[in-house]
Amino acid sequence: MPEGHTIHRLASDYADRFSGTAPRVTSPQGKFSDAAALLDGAELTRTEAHGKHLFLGFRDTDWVHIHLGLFGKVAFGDAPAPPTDTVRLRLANDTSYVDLRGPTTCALITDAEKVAVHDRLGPDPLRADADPRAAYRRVSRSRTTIAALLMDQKVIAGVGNVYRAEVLFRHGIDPYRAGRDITPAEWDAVWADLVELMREGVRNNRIDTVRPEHTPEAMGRPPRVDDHGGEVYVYRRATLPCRLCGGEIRTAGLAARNLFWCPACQQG
DNA sequence: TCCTTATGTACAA
DNA sequence: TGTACCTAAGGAC
Repeated sequence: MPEGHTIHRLASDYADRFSGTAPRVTSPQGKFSDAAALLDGAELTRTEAHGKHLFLGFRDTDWVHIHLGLFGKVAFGDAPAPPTDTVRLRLANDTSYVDLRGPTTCALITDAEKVAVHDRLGPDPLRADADPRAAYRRVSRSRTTIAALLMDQKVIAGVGNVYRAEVLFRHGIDPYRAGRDITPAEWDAVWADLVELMREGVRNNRIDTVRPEHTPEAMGRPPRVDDHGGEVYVYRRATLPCRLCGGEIRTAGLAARNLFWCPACQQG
């Protein structure tokens, strides 16, 4: 679930249900109890996302900083909220509740601490203030592989293992190429594609990367909806035939994550 | 019922 | 590079 598009969607979903209300704030699981007590009954004034980081703004001064990590999940529902014991943070008003489970980070922070988080993140394709040239400056000076650079949140914020694999496939880029060998034109195309793919990801709340002419329907095959909810070219499709060339999709470990790619289609 | 795995990150060595 | 951390689902028994 949690790549950048998920977090931006959450920012808007939290706002839709709670903005302008003063929800009851609790931490049934306990780890956020002290902060929850301080926020209980305060107005949720704004929400924001940068990369995979979510910020909930209360009474214009306090922020809850949330990072889902690998396991974190958020579930919205209509009131009344059911009993629970694994929820780190629950907001509940007269109409809705929202439960946060298993996050890497859930902390009450100040405005200055929030600024520090922004400062250590690269540009986010989903944010209006993003400058793709800032990301390219780092990419173009690095001997690290483009596959690793796309996952480095200091370089570009919000891309995770699915978008990384998919955008490299869509541009025929060998994941093991060094960042310094990526041309400005290639970077511009990758960035523009990420903006488009991730915006659609926010809209649909899932990752779809397969072009209309390559969908199973267009190719006369049964659809395969993957675990992340959408249709993709290579992510978690190891040993399956490539949708374009029919060759076998490969997988390998890279920086402690699973990389997926089609060696035939991605030689550039 | 146990084991593996997961769209993430931080820290130690 | 390895390991620790948080949770839940799916598959092997």
